[in-house]
Amino acid sequence: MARTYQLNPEPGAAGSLGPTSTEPVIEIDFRAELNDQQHAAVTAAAGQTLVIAGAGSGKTRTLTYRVAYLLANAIAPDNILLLTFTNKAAREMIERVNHLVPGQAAGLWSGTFHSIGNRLLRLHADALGFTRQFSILDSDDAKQLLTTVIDQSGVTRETANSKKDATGPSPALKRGRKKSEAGDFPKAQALGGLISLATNTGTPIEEIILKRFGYFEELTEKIRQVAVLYTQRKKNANSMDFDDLLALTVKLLRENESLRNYYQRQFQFILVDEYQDTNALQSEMIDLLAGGHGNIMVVGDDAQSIYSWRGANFENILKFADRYPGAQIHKIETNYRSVPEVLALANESIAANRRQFRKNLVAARPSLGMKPALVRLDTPSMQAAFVSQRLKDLHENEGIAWNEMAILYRAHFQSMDVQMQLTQDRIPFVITSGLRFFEQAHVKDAIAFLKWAANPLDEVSFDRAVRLLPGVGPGAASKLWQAWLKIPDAAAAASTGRPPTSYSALLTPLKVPPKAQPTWIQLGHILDEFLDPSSDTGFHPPSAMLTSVIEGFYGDYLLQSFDNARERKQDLDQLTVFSERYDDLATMLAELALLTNADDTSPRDGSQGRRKQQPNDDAVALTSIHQAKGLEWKVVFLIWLTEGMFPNARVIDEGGPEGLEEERRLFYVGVTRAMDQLYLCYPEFWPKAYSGDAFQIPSSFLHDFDPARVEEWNIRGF
DNA sequence: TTTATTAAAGTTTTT
DNA sequence: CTTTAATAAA
Repeated sequence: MARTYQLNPEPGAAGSLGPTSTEPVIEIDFRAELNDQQHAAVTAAAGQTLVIAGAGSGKTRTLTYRVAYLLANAIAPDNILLLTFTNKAAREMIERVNHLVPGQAAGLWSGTFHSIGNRLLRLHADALGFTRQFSILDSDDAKQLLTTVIDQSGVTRETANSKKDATGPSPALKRGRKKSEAGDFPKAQALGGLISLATNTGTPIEEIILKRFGYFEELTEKIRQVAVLYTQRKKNANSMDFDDLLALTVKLLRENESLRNYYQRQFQFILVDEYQDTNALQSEMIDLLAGGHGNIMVVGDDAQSIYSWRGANFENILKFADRYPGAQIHKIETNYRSVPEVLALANESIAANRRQFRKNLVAARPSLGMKPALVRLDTPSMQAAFVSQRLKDLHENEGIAWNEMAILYRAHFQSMDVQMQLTQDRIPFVITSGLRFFEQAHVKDAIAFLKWAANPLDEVSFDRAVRLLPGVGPGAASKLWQAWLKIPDAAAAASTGRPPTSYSALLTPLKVPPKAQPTWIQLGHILDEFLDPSSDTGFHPPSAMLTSVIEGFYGDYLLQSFDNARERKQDLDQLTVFSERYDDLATMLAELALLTNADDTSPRDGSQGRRKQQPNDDAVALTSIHQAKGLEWKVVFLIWLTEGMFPNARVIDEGGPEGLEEERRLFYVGVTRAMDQLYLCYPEFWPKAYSGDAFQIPSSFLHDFDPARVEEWNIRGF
């Protein structure tokens, strides 16, 4: 029995809900397919709506049905904007919407905040003094550029002198190598983090230093200088880092009234997933886009806010109703995922946190008669042996498929023992954390040439590419860059977006170290192979460009430089295959930069670097808890539940009680991934501890719940 | 002065 | 294992 609902139009935006010319035919029985709470949220009137959706309560279902509901009410797909945190979530939503309303969702805007930012910026970059071919710097690129900026700014030299007599040498300096001459100026990575936090939270740098990096206080002025130089340098290089994709989108919308109006009219309905993890910048982006009509529905769970270190502001969700007076609040509290035993443990754990919306998550599923297991183990290798053997057991005796089981941990390195054990026991697994495919050195090397071709001002890629030549280091690379910038045809290429007619003609005259001369000539010819005057862009397709680089130069370089050249070559072949999907270079490069490991189609065996068989392998998942958010498995192992590891010692040091609460939320996320079986594992002794106590104390999170909630397993040694 | 080589130390979470 | 710092060599 189908039923159609009419949305109540917002008073201020009455005219904006007009039906499209072709009335869609959508026959969904919303009432029957959703529970009461879900149904209320899905069919909520236009305006501002906060949906608090507990773990496993059908959050994705609610959002996708909401989209379908809007479509059913004659809202055109391109008037809907759906913002998510990961590409994976975005893809899953679209898939499910398409399943629900086949063919009706074409033109819907959906993606991560970063990818939507990218999309808008590609259209309007010129308004900000960039060209549309701007490059995206990943964290490694950004770090590289920041390092150069720090070096060239001279801040480190002055620091060394002024610092010397200020404080006596600390005892820590006695051990290890000689005292560093650079003084205490932060390294690129630390500085990058600091600047990023300032950007994402919309806080001035000096305030961030005071609050979080007190030990840099004396350097505040210099840090600010460097930050300014960094921004300048990015602009000169026509490059944006990840934060810029948000910050510059916000800037664009804030400063450009007509554009703002245009997009406010376009995005009549805005839906936001994982709202608890938005930061100041992202919430401003939402506000700017929604300003005109205010039709926003945000969905989230305050208990699962785990990204404060990236500037996420948990207050956004707690104070949503204050920000938007008159907002409706819906709660969805039925958990369809976990057995009652798991849910009870989760509920008791999270109750130890003070700041939260009180929720009453109720299990919909019946008990299977098994309590979560609390497993004490002697050592990490025993932990690995236990996990591995138990996986095998469950697979062989209980018929549980490999891909219905997962091992979750706080930090990558905690998975090393398990990886080795699984490899030994021939249990198939995929890792979705650690170094990303596209962040590996050889992949980035090969792509650097294409990035530079697409954006001739891309200093970072130029630098990377040129340093691959023998005898070219930082010094020579920097000189070459200056020389390159002075070539009129190069500048022309940068401003028109069309490549020069010949690279070799421009490059050959430049002075390079004698050792590099032959390769330099060769490089010019390889770049010439990129060119296709008859095509729209002036380039051959990306895959052909990649082949030129690999066949003409980089393949040989691999053989000379790496002992595992063959495996790396395979990666590049894979990359070439991947690139065949694209005929537009800029599109491909942008997507590469924004793809993460979770989206990677080529899982690898982390310990050996060997390639696994197929993308959708039947394999056990190894992932950080952060990346596990939104996913579920029948069987979940949480490993390394020891004090200092989880909760992480550094987080407590820096974040205090709030840091501890966030760690607890992370634990909660981990626990609530489990559908049927949950194993809480901790090793008692760590033989290889770098320093401090090798004896491990069980995580305090294991004391948050009633001991009767778990069953203790005694593990017998070999 | 710049690059190549070698030794040592340090590991959170991600778009 | 990967990054970084110190040292040797060009």
